[in-house]
Amino acid sequence: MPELPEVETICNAFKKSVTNPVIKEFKIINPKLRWKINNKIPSILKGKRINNISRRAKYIIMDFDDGSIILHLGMTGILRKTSTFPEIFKHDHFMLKLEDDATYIYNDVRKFGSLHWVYDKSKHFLIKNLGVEPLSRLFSKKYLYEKLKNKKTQVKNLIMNQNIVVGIGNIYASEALYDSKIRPNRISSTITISECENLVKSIKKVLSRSIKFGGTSIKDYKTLDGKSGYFKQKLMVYGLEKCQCGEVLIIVKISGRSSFYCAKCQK
DNA sequence: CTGAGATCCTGTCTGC
DNA sequence: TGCAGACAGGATCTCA
Repeated sequence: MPELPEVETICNAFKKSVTNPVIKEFKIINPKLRWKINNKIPSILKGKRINNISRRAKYIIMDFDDGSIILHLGMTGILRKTSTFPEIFKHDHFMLKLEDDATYIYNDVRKFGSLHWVYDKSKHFLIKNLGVEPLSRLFSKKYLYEKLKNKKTQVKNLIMNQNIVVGIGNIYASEALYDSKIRPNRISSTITISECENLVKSIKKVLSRSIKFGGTSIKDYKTLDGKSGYFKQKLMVYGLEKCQCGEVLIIVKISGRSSFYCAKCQK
């Protein structure tokens, strides 16, 4: 479900809403996720203080004195803030209650999300091989070109590869490629240095614009208070039938996932 | 090592 | 209505 802008939006809202960061109770409702939730987490977290909440790639990370919680929302993960005596719904997986009774519940229909407790997050298998943040200076034309130039995979696959650059999923891959006038099925090694420069610029532009509008809500995505994001209205190709130029958009499957492009605007 | 397809899971929509 | 099949914002695993 959520790509970088959605996770960023949720993470910021979560961080902002925490007033007393000490954990009163952590309760597992249904441990079955992408990986089973460790049943020691409730006792590990009880009484601990959250020092920081941040985003890395599509993960939300809570830091404590002696370790971290790593949360991934998968395709359908939703974090909701709720009342002191919350109603539990179908597909709820865990509840986090803070000292001031602020309560957060994680719901995930498809169970592709995950929750891990780690003592050293930098060494954790989910984190250690992640690529650069797309909105950082590390993500440059030079960096991407080095990654692209010898690869045979289609360029959309490459920019969605979290070991190269993080946070880009199926929507923003199509959007960024449209913005940079590159077809998603181009072989990576055929991308020129100037196209690469445009692609880097487009990725940064599309992601930061979406963050500004609170992310893209197509189906499941909601931020903490149940509200949708507004970037859907700004999409140029994903889920649409026609390009701005009037041409009918083409849908191709790339590694099994729908990819939208305009044959007239993208080369 | 690289790259592509299968896979985990549930809900929704389309076509017969 | 019923039912099969396709599809959904992710990413790991498996195999050629």
